[in-house]
Amino acid sequence: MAGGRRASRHILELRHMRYFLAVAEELNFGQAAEKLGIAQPNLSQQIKALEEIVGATLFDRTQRSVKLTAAGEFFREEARQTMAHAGTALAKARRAGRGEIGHIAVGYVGSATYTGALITIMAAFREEFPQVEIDLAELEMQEQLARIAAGTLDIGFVRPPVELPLGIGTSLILQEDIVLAMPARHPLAEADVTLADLRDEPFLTPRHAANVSFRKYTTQACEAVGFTPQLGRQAADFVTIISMVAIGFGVALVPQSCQALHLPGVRYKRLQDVSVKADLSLASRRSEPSPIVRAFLQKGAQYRASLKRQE
Amino acid sequence: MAGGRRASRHILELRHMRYFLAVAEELNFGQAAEKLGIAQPNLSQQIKALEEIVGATLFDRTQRSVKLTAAGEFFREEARQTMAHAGTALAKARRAGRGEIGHIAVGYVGSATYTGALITIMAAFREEFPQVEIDLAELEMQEQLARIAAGTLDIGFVRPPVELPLGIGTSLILQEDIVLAMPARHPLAEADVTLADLRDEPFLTPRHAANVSFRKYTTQACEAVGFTPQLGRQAADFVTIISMVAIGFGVALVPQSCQALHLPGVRYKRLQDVSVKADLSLASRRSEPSPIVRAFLQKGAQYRASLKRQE
DNA sequence: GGGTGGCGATAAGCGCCACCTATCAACAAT
DNA sequence: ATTGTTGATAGGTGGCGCTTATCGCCACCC
Repeated sequence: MAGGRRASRHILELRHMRYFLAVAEELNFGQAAEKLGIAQPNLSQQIKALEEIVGATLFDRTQRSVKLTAAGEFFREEARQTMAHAGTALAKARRAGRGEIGHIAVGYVGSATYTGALITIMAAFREEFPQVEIDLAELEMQEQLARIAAGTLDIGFVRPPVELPLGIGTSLILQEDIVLAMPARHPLAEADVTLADLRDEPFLTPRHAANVSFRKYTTQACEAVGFTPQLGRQAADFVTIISMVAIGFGVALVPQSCQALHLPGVRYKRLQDVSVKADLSLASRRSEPSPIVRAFLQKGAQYRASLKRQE
Repeated sequence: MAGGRRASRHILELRHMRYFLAVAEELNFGQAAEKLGIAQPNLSQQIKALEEIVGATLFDRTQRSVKLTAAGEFFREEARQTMAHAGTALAKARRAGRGEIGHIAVGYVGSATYTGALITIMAAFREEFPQVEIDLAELEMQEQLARIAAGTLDIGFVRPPVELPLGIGTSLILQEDIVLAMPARHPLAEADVTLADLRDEPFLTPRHAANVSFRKYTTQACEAVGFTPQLGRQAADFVTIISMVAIGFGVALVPQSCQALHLPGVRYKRLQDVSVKADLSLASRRSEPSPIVRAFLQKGAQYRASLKRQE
């Protein structure tokens, strides 16, 4: 009954606010129109439409001067904030679209640390995209693959070969030589040894299925020189494996970067008759449209390219 | 050179955000379109236009499901806030337009307090418009009129008649009887007196020009019974005037509501031969489009109407 | 496998409204 | 009176936001 507000068929748009703010600033329709790049009559009409939408006059036009009403003052403040928000909406979405902000979860196998690849790639990524929040976690390879498939992880530093879940792919970033870790007090510790000399030693490997990563490398390398290795204990990571070597549980083929682990009682040896190389790769969802993940993968590719140039 | 963002000729509007939020909520173009009351193809086009404006895809349409991209997530949050702000912009301006929020500055002459009109009107206004901030100040009448003209005061409780500055008008809210204040130890203090009996007494009045307010009432009443009053001291307010009566400086014609001032040594008397009434009015700018001031004036009119009903 | 139903994208056309130019009306300044 | 500057009004046009009709794609289902 009492209400009866004229139901303007128009709907509030940002255009109205842009125009309103221009007039509120200039306090002059003509100049405001010029600043907006439109004709003055249109501006008059749009402001009128806005006033119908609001249901209150926003400007006092006293024929020689334009000034804000009380309602206009309130609207001005809110309109300003609205426009600001609209602007940041655009800016944030654009930056996110270019991968400059957002979030990425990265996992890595422990041995990735020693290669330098992890540190180098992460540093390069952080430098270009400082606004991107990075979740970093050391995880076993299978755990990484499961999480990538589940969507809780974006990137994994893994050591192929390994059977990949559907929709997940890898890209190589590093190949490194494989060296032998053997106990220092082993009879052959001071001699020139070949892999063939070690046919009776137990070989320690990561805890994996037969055809995966260093379990595969180990059998592959041994069979290449004519014997099937006797598998010893298995462990989750190379630190443990090399520790077990030091204790005397056997020998192990490890990535050469693991030589950075200077454990007492361990001797590393480059073997002439081992030509297998160890891979380090980035795993990620194949159907990954996120520009931020793409950017990370690109950093990995750049790292690989920089290595090739050095050769 | 490197930039090359496709300069979409479209401009961001609230419409895009409304549509986007609907799709982001439903995750289904068809249902979102229905909720918006538009056809689905248009929605597809508008979202596409929005994505061109933003310069990034906001939804992953995988043929069977729609979900937000990272950029979409960011945009969603900002768009929500933008819409919220736009809503409050409308709401605030509307309420201001109806006078429900804002600010009003009210002045009053001291004697307005005793009538009850000031308190009653202020209370009624506050109850209906609790959000309106009220500046209240006791001011002499001339000061009020000057400030109203200058725009620093919106409403004044004044006692006409008085010469009004250009563009300022008054509306009556109260008429009250005039009574005599005389010293208690005056020879006639205990007798039945008429105004005519007091022709030799000095009459104390407020400090005004000749034709203003109680200076006018006083001369008018006296001349009505056949003499020209001898004017005594003048003071700024009735408290002072009545105090001076108590001291014995003379007598005074005062509004009957001033009887609330029970000063020792003063006797109030209703005089049969005084028919002049004292006005109390609201002064305000005539060309006052502010709905909040109009609402206040209306409260004044209602108060006057309620008095008339009681008669 | 072909059918069916639900999805979003595309095609083509229509009508409104945001824009334009031209002009008016009101006031100030000279 | 004249002129300049202001915002409002009149009338016309083109773009775009809307529509309906249709397609292409996938999942599901006898």
